[in-house]
Amino acid sequence: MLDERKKKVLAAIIQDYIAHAEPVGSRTIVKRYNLDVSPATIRNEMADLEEMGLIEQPYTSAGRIPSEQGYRYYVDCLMQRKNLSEDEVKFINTCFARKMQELKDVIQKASNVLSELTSYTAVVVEPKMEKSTFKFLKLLPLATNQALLVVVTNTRVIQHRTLNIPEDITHQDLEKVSQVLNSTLQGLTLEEVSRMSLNEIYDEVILQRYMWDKIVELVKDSLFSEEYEERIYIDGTINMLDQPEFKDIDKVKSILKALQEGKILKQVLLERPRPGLSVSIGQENRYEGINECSLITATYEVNGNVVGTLGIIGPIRMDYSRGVSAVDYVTKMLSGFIKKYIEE
Amino acid sequence: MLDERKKKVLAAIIQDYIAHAEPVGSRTIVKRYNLDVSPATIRNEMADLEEMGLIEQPYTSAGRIPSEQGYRYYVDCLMQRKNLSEDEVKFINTCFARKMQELKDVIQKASNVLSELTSYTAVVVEPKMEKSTFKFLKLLPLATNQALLVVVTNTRVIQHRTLNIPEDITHQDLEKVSQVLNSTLQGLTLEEVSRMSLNEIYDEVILQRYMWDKIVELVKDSLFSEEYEERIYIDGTINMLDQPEFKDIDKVKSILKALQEGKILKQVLLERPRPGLSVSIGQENRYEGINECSLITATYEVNGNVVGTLGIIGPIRMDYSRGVSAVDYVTKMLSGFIKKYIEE
DNA sequence: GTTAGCACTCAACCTTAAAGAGTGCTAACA
DNA sequence: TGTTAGCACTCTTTAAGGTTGAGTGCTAAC
Repeated sequence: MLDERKKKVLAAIIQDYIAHAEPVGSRTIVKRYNLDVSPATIRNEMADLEEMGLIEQPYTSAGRIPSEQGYRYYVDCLMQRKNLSEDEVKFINTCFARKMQELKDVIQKASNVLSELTSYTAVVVEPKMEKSTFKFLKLLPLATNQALLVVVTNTRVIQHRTLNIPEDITHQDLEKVSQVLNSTLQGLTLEEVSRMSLNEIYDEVILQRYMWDKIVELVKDSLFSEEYEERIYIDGTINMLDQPEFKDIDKVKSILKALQEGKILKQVLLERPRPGLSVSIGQENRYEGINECSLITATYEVNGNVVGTLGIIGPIRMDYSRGVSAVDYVTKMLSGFIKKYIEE
Repeated sequence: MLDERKKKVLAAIIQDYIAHAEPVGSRTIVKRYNLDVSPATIRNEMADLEEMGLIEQPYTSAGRIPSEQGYRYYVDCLMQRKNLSEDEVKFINTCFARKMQELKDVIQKASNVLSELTSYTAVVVEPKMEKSTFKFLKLLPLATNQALLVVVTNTRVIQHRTLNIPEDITHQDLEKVSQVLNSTLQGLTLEEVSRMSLNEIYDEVILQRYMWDKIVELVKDSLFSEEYEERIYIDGTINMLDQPEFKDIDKVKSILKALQEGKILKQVLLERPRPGLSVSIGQENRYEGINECSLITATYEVNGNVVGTLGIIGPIRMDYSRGVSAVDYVTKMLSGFIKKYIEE
């Protein structure tokens, strides 16, 4: 629907604005992007693009800046991925080369790498817990009426201190409960565990009914409490302050607030439906604070199942091309790496 | 060394500047702090105070602002504590009234309350680990060559995944090692444990020598790795952005950077020697970023032993009087509360 | 369809002027 | 000797006016 030259002009405006954060004039386009026409011609094209809503003028006689629609068109139709440079690839590889003990270290590293690489803010949501499979749990006695519940899934260790255990439960009782639960739950996903009525696997040999119910309830509560929720890792928050569009302290504040509020951010990331890479621009993000930003996110997978989301947050004028490449690469890296840390 | 009136004038200047963040003139002082002399007299006093280095003029014909020395004098000699209002006390109490499972929840709450109350940034360093006493550990088999080490001290749970366990160690072996270590280390402080040579408690009945050495080494490494370090809790970081002196994005950036860098902050807090409450002003803090701020910190105690530090960070023009009261109150609150969570 | 030319617009920048806050100093006063 | 009124002076802040320059839109010619 746009002819070749209009596309070229639009791409030039967007690229230039991304690079310099200043309105782009007709002369600049001709010079910098060597189109073989005069500025006047470009001006005509720009008038058309503006009518279509793809670019806009901050004031009557300034150059043009891309509108959110313009960015959208650019991302969908014009942009070509910029491959990562050799150095960048090398950088990523060395970062991941260090030996990491646990899944969470890998995830943390991913967000770290992503923010370093792009100079934007990086976010990684850890793998969905409900898809995790139960490996085992252990109830360790702490005091007469306290026990420490340790749960190990294939993705991570959840640990929770439980109070109010009836005083007359012995160490042996706890041990037995652990054993029964382990043999029953072994290999189930947490989703399945949550749907299960643990009370039913009561075995009168072990304990009195009321004790069993009590403990099982506590275990279940702990399993699906906050500790159970997917954690979110954020890196490079202060990179936001480098963006000229956020030199205004009030804007920065509302953004930082949104970033700090892990819950909102998590919701934003988890709401995105499509598997694979996705870009959302400005107002497309409905939450306060984040609607002045753009997000590039991708889902990472294990064995074909989407398990988590990661991405970068930057100004609407962000370098989508580079960003997409970076997110894409790190996602693949993470997907590949993560297998080692998730035992079946 | 300062006569009464000079003290009054200095106090007036500081209080007014704290409240309004603008240079204070002689007329303002007379009017707002009803001294029964004329502005001219005040001007003479101010000239003296300036000569002494307690106040300064941003430019020739502006009012005066306190110098860092001035604040110091104020904090040491002039300031009187402003008692917390009933509402504030009630607020703190309700915050702490909620049932909290673990020590770390109490600590987190303390930093939360402190930042809410003062509108500054709050920091709490968790109790010193080396003073913690060892309760028990458990080695749980994860895979043929992996075990999960869970350590419980009187202050918290440390959990660490250990790799590279020799493959020929059985579950029973792990259980036995746990038992031996538990009975040996029971009740020792971590400091004592760290000085101890665990290899010596080798018991040939249990395991082959090389296996024992290997495991014991891993346990010790885990015990004194990063997981072992005192964690630091920060709250209200973005409150910094509300301060007019930090409306400049570059200043904010260096401060946020310092705050983000937990290690630096921890060092700053742990360096403060004196037990009890202490205030450090501007340049007295040597670290980049923090030297444009003031700190009010206090140590909290358990049974007369200093175990941790907490405090608030704000602009040099911070409300020391209110801040000191708030820190003091919350410290006492925390000291009192914490006993419940530290079992002997 | 393209381009040169030109009048026009508007932010950005500088200069200048006026206003206002506050000082330091002097001389008078108690 | 300490206090005060008065006044000239300084320096920021704010507003107003003028200039510059980038960039546009339109028209007419190619």
